[in-house]
Amino acid sequence: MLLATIRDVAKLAGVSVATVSRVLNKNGYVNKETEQKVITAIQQLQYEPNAVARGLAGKRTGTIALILPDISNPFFPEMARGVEDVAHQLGYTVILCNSDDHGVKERSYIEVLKKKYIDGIIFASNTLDETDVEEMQKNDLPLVILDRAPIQDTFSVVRSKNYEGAQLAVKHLLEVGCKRIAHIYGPQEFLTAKERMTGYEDAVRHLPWYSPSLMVPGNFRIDGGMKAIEQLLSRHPDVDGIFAGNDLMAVGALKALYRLGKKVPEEVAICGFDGIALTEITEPEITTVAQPIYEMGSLAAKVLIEKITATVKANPIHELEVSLIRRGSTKRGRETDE
Amino acid sequence: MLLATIRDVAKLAGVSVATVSRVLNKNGYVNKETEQKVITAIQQLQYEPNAVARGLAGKRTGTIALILPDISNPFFPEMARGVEDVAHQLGYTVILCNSDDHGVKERSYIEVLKKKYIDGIIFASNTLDETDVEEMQKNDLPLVILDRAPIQDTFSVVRSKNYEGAQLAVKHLLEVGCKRIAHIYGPQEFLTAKERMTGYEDAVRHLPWYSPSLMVPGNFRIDGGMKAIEQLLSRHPDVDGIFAGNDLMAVGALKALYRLGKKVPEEVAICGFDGIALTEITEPEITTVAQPIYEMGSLAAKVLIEKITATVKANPIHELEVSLIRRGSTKRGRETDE
DNA sequence: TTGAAAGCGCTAACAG
DNA sequence: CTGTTAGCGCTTTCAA
Repeated sequence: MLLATIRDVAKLAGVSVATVSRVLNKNGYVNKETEQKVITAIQQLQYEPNAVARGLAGKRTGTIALILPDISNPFFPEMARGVEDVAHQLGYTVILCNSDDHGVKERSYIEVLKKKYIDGIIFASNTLDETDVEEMQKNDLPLVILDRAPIQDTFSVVRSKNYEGAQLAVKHLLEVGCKRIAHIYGPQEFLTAKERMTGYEDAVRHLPWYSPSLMVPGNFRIDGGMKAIEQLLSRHPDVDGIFAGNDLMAVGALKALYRLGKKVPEEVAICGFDGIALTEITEPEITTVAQPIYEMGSLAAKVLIEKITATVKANPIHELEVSLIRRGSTKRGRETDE
Repeated sequence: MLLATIRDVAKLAGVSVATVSRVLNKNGYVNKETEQKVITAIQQLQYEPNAVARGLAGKRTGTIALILPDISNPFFPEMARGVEDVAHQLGYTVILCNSDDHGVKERSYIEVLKKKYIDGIIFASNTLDETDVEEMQKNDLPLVILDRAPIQDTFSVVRSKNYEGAQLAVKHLLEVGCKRIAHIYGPQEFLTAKERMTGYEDAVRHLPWYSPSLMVPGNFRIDGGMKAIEQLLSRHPDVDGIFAGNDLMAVGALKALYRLGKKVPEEVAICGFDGIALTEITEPEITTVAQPIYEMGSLAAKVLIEKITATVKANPIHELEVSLIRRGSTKRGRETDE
């Protein structure tokens, strides 16, 4: 048996399809009694409107896309979950795209997505440039971008306070008694990496021990954190505090330090950034500046769907707070506040 | 400017829409020259076929769904990546659904997905029952299921060798000198948990030290592994080997053991199951029976898309090999093979 | 308040 | 080998 169509419902209810459509979409005037007849017919036939036909006719598919670098990077699953949760709650479905931060791949996704009449896109990817954004704008595809500077007011942005967070990290390391704090920074094409680095610099620049060579590059991954430690310790064997640009590198730092026989936190304290779950499984657990990752995702979805349904398009910037989570990797018994 | 339609192309090329459709879909006969004219017109107009219209007319949307319990469970991102990679490669788009292993939620997703004319579904969720499967079958929605017993030949299954893997784990623990091996088992409603437990039982049942009380329940999560260790050690303080039903519980076990001051691997060796990345970030790193998680995902996608495009529907069962990855958590210097 | 009818853009007989 | 045409199932004017 084929699925019932709007026409079947109309026939059974003795009305026109237009009327059925009206009760379905709750728009236009419908007599209460007529409405009731339609509703009854819908139930009898177990009618379910066909979303594809709706999409064709109405240009709305109830589908959004989430483009991120790589879902298997531990930072993104939680964010994706945030996106999907509110999307589902609001009746939307989400398409997942892994861009690998590769512009070409990203654009190929966008092509496909446009053809599918997707209602909007959330970008948690880094390769999107001005041209792409304009392209989207032209097709007036609602857009929410994560971790971007609000250069234009043509799209919405969700981000968190990287600069402030970095300062928080340094301040904490100083408080637990660190006398020489290094920073492992992430790839500078990422705004987040840059902001965290600036936060670090501004926090330590005036201190007597500061030297630019205390900043070593990392790649935002575990192996990058490990390599950075080797490099760093050969330059500055006396480093006693590490502020890693993200948690993955903090994990790598911890691993490398362990292998070099350096005690954490006694000899070297470590503080990461992001607040991913991984920081709780190491021993010691890693102190980190936590972003509200899930909220970033759920907020992005909320903002996007608002843009989709709203008549007037605003492009707000949402800057979320970060918070320091103190754990074993900086616990030196110097503080008593816990 | 509005996007070009197939009609625009037809007009410009001086042919009918049917012909354009034929070259677009590469089916039916088209004269080489005619084809060339059409292709030229397509390029001139930068024509892109509208996927939604195609879906409505042809019942094929080029979209599949992946229903899993929770993308933020570290087991699933890699699998999702596997699915998405081959889907994208084959021109499909994937919708992500988090079921939380909740039947109601799962079914509500399925409803929505059907309305969207999705081409097929991959289930990595545990709550799907017979009724649901039949329901799918009725709508002849292609289906691939992960980690299921092949009860019926009405759907394809991708799974891995849990029983054998468990035996591998026990054997390894024995080889490194364990004299009393316990098992933390997962929720018995999961086939994987059951199979691994049976594998353990069959491997140790005949050994002199064996007792059923060496099996303690866990929940497949970190905290479950921790609690299990407490329970276990109060019952059997002399346990010197742990086979955890999955890696997350192995991580929990490691953590609990550390807190209790038990040395891993010297006093207690640990072996997990799954092969997720987490096992490499702890110290010591955790020995585990690795499933080819990415391949499970990519294979599932491949199989699903074959079912979608194939005319004859086979329902193969794919059982993938597992492999032991030896790491620090079982390194007792008793073996020399590395 | 309601209905008729014209699409949305494409596919797939069917006829030639 | 190619064109005509009838849908796919719904939304949305425009009239009534």
